[in-house]
Amino acid sequence: MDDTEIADQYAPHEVEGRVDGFWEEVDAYDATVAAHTDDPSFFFVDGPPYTTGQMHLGTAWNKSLKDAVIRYKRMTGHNVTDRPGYDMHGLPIETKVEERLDFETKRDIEAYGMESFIEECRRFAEENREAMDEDFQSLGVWMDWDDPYKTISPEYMEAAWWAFSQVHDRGLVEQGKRSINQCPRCETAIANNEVEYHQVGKPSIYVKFPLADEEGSLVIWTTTPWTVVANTFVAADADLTYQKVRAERDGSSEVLVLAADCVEDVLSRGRYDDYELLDEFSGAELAGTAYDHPLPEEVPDHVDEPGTQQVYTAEYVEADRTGLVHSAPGHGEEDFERGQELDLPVFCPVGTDGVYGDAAGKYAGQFVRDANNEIVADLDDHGVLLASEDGHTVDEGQCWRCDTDIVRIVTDQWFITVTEVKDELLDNIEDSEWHPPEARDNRFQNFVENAPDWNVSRQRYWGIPLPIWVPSDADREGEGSYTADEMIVVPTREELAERVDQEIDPAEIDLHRPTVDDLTITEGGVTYERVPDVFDVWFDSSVASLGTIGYPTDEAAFEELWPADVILEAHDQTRGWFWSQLGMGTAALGQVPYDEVVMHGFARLGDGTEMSKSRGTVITPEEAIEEAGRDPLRCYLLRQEQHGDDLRFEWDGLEETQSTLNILWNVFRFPLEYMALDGYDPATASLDDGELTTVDEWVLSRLQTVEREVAEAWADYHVDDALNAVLEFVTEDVSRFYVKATRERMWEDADSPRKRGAYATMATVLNEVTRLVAPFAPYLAERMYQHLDGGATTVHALSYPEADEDLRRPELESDVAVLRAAEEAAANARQQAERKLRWPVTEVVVESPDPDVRAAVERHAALFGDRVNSRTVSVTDSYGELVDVADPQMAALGPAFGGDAEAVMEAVDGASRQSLTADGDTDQLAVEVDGETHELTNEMVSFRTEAPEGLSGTRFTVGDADGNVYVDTTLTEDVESEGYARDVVRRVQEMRKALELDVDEEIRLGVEVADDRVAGFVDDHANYVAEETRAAEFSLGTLADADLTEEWDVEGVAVTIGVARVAAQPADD
RNA sequence: GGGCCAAUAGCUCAGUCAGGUUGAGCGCUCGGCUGAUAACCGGGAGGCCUCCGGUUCAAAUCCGGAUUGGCCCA
Repeated sequence: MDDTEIADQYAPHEVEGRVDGFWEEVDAYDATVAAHTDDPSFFFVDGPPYTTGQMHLGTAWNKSLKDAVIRYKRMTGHNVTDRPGYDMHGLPIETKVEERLDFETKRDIEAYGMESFIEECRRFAEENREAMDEDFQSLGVWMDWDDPYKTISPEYMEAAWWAFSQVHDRGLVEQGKRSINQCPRCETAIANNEVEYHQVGKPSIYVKFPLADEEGSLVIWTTTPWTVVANTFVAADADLTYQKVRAERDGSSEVLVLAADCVEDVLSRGRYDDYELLDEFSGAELAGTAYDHPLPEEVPDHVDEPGTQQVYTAEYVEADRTGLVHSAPGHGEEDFERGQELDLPVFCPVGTDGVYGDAAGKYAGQFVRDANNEIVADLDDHGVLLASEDGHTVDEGQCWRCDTDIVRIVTDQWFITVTEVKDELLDNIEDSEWHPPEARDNRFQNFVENAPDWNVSRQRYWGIPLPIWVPSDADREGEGSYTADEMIVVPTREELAERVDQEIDPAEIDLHRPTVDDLTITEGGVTYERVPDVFDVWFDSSVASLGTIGYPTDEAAFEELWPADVILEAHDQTRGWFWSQLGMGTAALGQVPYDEVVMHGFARLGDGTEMSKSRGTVITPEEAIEEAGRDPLRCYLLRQEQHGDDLRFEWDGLEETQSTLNILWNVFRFPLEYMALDGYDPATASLDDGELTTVDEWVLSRLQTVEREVAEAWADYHVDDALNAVLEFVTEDVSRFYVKATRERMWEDADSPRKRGAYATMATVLNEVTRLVAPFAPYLAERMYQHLDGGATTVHALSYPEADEDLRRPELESDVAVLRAAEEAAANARQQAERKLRWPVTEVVVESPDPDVRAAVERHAALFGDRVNSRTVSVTDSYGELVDVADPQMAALGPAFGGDAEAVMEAVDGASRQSLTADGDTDQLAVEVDGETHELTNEMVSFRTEAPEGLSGTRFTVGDADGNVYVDTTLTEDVESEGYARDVVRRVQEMRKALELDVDEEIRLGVEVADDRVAGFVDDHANYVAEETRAAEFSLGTLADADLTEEWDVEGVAVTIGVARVAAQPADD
């Protein structure tokens, strides 16, 4: 036990600073890990945060939750894998470094030198990681900070290579064209979830595509004129009705084809005067109609193969705008997919930088969006522009890092064809348990069902290079995309060293670009070169369960641990890491790599909106820690729902949690002074030493019940329920009931079995609460433990408390629940009678029809009498002339009376039995509503007993039972006398406190009372007053040499009290 | 534009699955307690249960639609 002073108030910063130093001094983390090395393993995998360099409130929540789970698993006997991870590759870091170096395009990187650029990226990522290491540790997160897994380490990158080669072995790696989001600045494909949307104004044009074989035009609408260059077909909805109309304008006319529902709108936009219906047909009938490209001269190389430039049906068409959709498989995703189904050519005249190539004819060399105006003008010149409007805004995608608007183009990419194993993916979903389960069955399932093939390639630098080698151009015989047979996919560094033409050391090689770029493989007379792409950063983290345990290097760990027991992340990871791991696990190993998923929410502002850097509304964990402390922040975050719901951050809520912990602190320090005075060591407390009273047994029983609840909550990862159960026990049961009931015993002068029983109980409760709360508030728990006990190096190496069934007294718990309800009612009744608790009352009567309630009060009448400060307690099933009061039963009334049920209910509610049996027929109940009499059955009304008017009682309920409490506040001399005496004692105590006297320090006391009758009362209780106030001398009258004299008003009587210290005796020894 | 989630007291949330007179904590206010004391306990005020429809004798609850906020996806 340390003998440091326990502050009057819980001061988180003081506690946390001290404990931090202590942990370092004794190597508490290592000791905790060491204590569990022989336990069964528990494989936790940390979802690696991206190394942005900053922890935000959401990450703080996430890591607090993980830390609590890890600590709990250790305390319940597990050897926990606790390697933290960091996601350190990717475009975000590249663009940050580009900004630092003031780069504009990829060419700047090439000029600077890829190797130097990658070195810069590495340095930047490491700096950020170190900053985040510190942030997480500042929350008290105990993970293996000396050995985090990093996605940029050779071992980790090798895990990615190995997994990818497994995927290839299963035939799920494919090169192919896909419509992708291209950032024209970064010159790479970016993932869908990396696209951010913002509102932009776009052109809105209606274009007439001239029919090839007859008079007239198809009318299409688009917001991307630049894609018209690559137009290949027009899509119609098979079931939609289309019309051919002759439209009149300024005396001339023309024939237009479009959806029937759109005719009026489009013609008014084109300022036509009138029109005539020529024909009507379905989209299916329209299919096959041929038309001419609207810009034949400008784009001489436009698509013109057989089968193109005609109408096809497609799912993506809506009866909106014109009902006909201009489709370019070289750009849009849906267009591309439909084009593939129809076996149409893919024409994309746009380069990776968003600039038209030669195939775009007249527009070659222009950035696509810059060409919009010219294209619109050219369409107008050809007379095919029906309307062009401004002010149309849409959500346009932009690159998440550099904010450049994306373009949709079709390029060669590398894919994992997860669509081929979709059934397996859906099967594997079933093998994991989610908290909450709905997230898996709705959102996740839904996403997986619709997931497209996974594009894993990026045309960038800072990433894991694709381990794919393909025949060099000179050696290649086929054309088009590479087939699986042509690819060599290298799984490990060892195999790389064996197969490449160059000499490399597998132990030394860094797998990053450009090192691997120059390596070639020559086999069977064919030279293979590496595909220059790197993996999408989402691919990196998909192998985290392998990277965490160093697979494939460490096979033993894999055999023992894999798959992960649990992962815990926010709901955005449903389509992120939860998915990528499922996809990778399934494609590479045929299995989902995690058993359980805890999906928590996002941290938001109090109004539920996002914290926004640009609006300056971000609340940082640092601020919160500064304001309230680490443990309070952790507990605040962990007290909220942990399964899916978002958290609304409120400063008041954080403060509230701090004051809840302050109650724990007060409970903790309450017995310390008394124990110290008596030389009682809580570390060696035993419940067998001393006498346990009812409240001791009760609080010990409650403790066991709470431990059961806590264990159940943890079993389902209801971490919030576990924490709240502990804190509620501390505030409700220990602080509000037990301490209040035990105070007098602690204050007793002499040692006694009863006092030792209280000490032992309190020490037991504190010891176990300390361990119960340790996973949540690790600092506070350590501070308490080291002060109370300190036998072990750290509280975190101890076992989590388990319920001891021998100490459970369910009957006692329900008895006390009754007492507390009755006590509350008594307090209420006193208040109504304006009689404060300090003054005794002559009698308290508890009346209840429920025998269990009466028995409970009878069993504990003395305790109850103490708490309500009553001379006597009596229990009865009927007090005075009780009346039966009706309680309407809607379940019976509703069906019987239908629309009148509400009115009947109101008439019945609170009515006496007598008034419901007006006819004098005691069996037949009836009630009158609006002059109409309704007969009632016994099922429709239940009766409870209440005091008749005039007799004041207060009703209480406990569970299904109820009762009334009556307080007799008749004043007797005896009552008054004790009341005044207690009032005096109370004042003296306050003065002792003001004089800062030690608890056991004696005083001399003089009390002068202005009223003779009251003076007599005080004198009658002279012994009581002297004993309670530790007065060695007590006299009625003034004390001339008092250290403190004060005049008080006690119930309207002036009382002057003088308190003098008793001079310190010279020490005997 | 689509899928999913949320909306109940000034604030944070239960209650919604299994329809039957809306609850807790905090805050406010009035009172009580008092050697845990910047702690603790009790009473009270405070609700068109987001809105509009539907089902039903009866809807915070079930169904449909809308609004607002959020996540994910286009």
